[in-house]
Amino acid sequence: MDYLDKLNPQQKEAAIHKEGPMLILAGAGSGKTSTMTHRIAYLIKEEGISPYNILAVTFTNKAAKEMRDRVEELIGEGLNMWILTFHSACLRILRKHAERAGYTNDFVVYDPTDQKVVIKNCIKEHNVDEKKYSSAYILSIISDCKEKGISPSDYAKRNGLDFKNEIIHDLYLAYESVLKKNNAMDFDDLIKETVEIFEKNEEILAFYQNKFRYIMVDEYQDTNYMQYLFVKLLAKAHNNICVVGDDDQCIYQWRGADIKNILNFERDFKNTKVIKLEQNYRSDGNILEAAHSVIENNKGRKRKKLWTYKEKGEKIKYYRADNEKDEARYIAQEVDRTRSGELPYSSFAVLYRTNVQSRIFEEAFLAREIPYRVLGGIRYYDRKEIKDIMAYMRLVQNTADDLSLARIINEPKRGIGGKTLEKLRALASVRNESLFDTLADNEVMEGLPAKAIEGVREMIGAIRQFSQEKDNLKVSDIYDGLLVRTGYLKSLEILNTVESEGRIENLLEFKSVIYDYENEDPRLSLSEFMEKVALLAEIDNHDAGENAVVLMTLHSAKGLEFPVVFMPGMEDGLFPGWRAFEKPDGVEEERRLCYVGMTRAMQRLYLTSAEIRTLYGKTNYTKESQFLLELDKSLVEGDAIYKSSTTSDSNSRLNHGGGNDGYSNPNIFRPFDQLKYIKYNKTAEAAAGNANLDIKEGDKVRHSKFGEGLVLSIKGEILNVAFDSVGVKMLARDMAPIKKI
DNA sequence: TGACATATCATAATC
DNA sequence: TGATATGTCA
Repeated sequence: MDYLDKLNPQQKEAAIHKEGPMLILAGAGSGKTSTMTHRIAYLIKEEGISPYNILAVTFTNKAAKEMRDRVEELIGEGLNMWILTFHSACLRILRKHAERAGYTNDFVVYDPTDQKVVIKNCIKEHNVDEKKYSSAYILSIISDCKEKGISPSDYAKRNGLDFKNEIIHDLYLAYESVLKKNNAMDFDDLIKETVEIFEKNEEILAFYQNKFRYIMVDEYQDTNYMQYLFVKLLAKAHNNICVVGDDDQCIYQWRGADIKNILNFERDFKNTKVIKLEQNYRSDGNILEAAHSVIENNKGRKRKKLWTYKEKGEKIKYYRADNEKDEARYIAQEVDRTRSGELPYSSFAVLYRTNVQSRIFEEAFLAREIPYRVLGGIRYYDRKEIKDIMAYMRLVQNTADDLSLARIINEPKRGIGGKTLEKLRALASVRNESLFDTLADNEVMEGLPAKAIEGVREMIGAIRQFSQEKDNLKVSDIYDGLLVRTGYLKSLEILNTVESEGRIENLLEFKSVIYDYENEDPRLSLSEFMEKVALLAEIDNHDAGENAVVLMTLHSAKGLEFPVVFMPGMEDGLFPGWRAFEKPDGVEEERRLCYVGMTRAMQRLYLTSAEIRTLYGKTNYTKESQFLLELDKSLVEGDAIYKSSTTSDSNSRLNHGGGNDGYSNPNIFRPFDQLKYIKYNKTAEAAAGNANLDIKEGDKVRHSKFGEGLVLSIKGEILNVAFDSVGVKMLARDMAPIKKI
């Protein structure tokens, strides 16, 4: 039992708790994963509970994987236990019982892109004004309803049927019927349908209640109502439910997370044992103090304060830049300056509020030749070629999936345009069968435009064949077969452009993903594979070992830690975002986000803002974020408002307003001014000497180090250049030592 | 049907 | 500003 000795008293108390509900309030960096994994190990090793009887649910695959790895470290490899995300746990249950909800067990999962296509079709069919009822808007309402268990008719009952609500109701209803007809579920359905099956089928619920006698939930503050129901239903029989969370880190209310779930846990589950983990193992003292001075301003939080044995460490650094370019340059420079050959680039993270902020940092890092990695943006599985081939595979799994057929019917080009597709759709609807079955009808096929017939016949034949033989074929064989027999690969080869080569490369990469899964499980079935990739996410790609500065949003940084953290854009309207002001508790959620960001830092934390920011093509003066004003300024060193306000404000905390209009005074002392001069000279030089404004895509250039290269693409100020010597490099147009030739 | 020009819109993003 | 969605024309 010495593995428990590494825990502090509170952690240990939580780890050896066996029966009854438990709420672990785990502050940032307080070792909650350790506590959970040790508890699992304890239940198995000491209490003799079978892993079969334990369920651990997380939100991300990454968290699930980490938990599994760390439990295996404690009790040995090959753990046969459900450590899954909410969605994969529900998916696993639904694969057995989906017929109870009117689906077949090989239903497909629609991701947000698919949802968008479906709802757009519905909007068109109902002749609804797309300006007033955008797909995003309708989908957000639908998702919100599903998370709360509100059916279309419930929606009508609750909101009444005025003109607007009738439209929303109709679209919601139409959307649901399309999914049902296509034998497809969206992510929200996975949870909702599982809960409904539990509610309507006592024996199924009893089976899982009996199986999962011990339940653990990670990041409980992020659960929505449906997820809460899921957990609650399962826990009802044995009442052994342990949830871990931190109300201060609830940053996903906008997507349905209900902070009440954690705040009311003790009321929901009688005789709850509450344990607070307040010792922080991550950050130096000043960082914790500073973060606390911000989060303290929130009302309605469970009182707790992190503490550490660590030293106070460095002060928080604040820099008020002239504009966003200067801000980015400053950050890039600080990475260079403070790295001093010792810290790897991966010690640094830039955490911003919005994705649009990333570009300017890319440029600054390129200019200084600092390796970086941007997380977020296009997901690998959102790439066109991957979605295309997945659509083919989904059709093989489930030919009723009209959405997938519509996606690939003319991909590669087979001479089927919008008109033909509409006719086919109408026909399928009259005949009350799937698009695939309609198209597979010989008469229909003959009626297609002459040049389309052959290609379509070959495609339908391939899909039908693989569909019939799918249980005897390896996934990789189906994949290869589809690529070839549908002509998809060939069409890319014929194109023979840089872009098409990239796509082929991605398709090859995808195949290695398939191989990886097949190595793990040689009998992997198509539906198992589809299930795995359907639930993969971007953050899973974050490779902590890569030596590069990480750029990502504050949201995706949750759960991570870095020695040095930069938080740029500390401006009212950007962070907190202007939309937060319109919502009740909106600013509180932003403040929690600020807290999450600050507590990612281990040793050094930079906050920066820009006096002038160009956003969406508009240039404006900015006001410093109210979170800066809330910060305990005795913990901060740096620029601007902190210096200017020392005369007027003798408290250690700054007041709102108070004679300060937020615009900084150009005459105040700035410790960083000297650095700025260096930068400006450099830029001026570069701009005057060689801005490279004449370089276009397809041009040949000469680089002082890499020699000759070809400009593949230009994205803003960033050039993608293929060099004979070193391959493809990204360069900043106005900084790189290149010349057109 | 598909290539190009024009209009529009813009928080965060787990699964 | 810049990506994407829609509309127009050959």
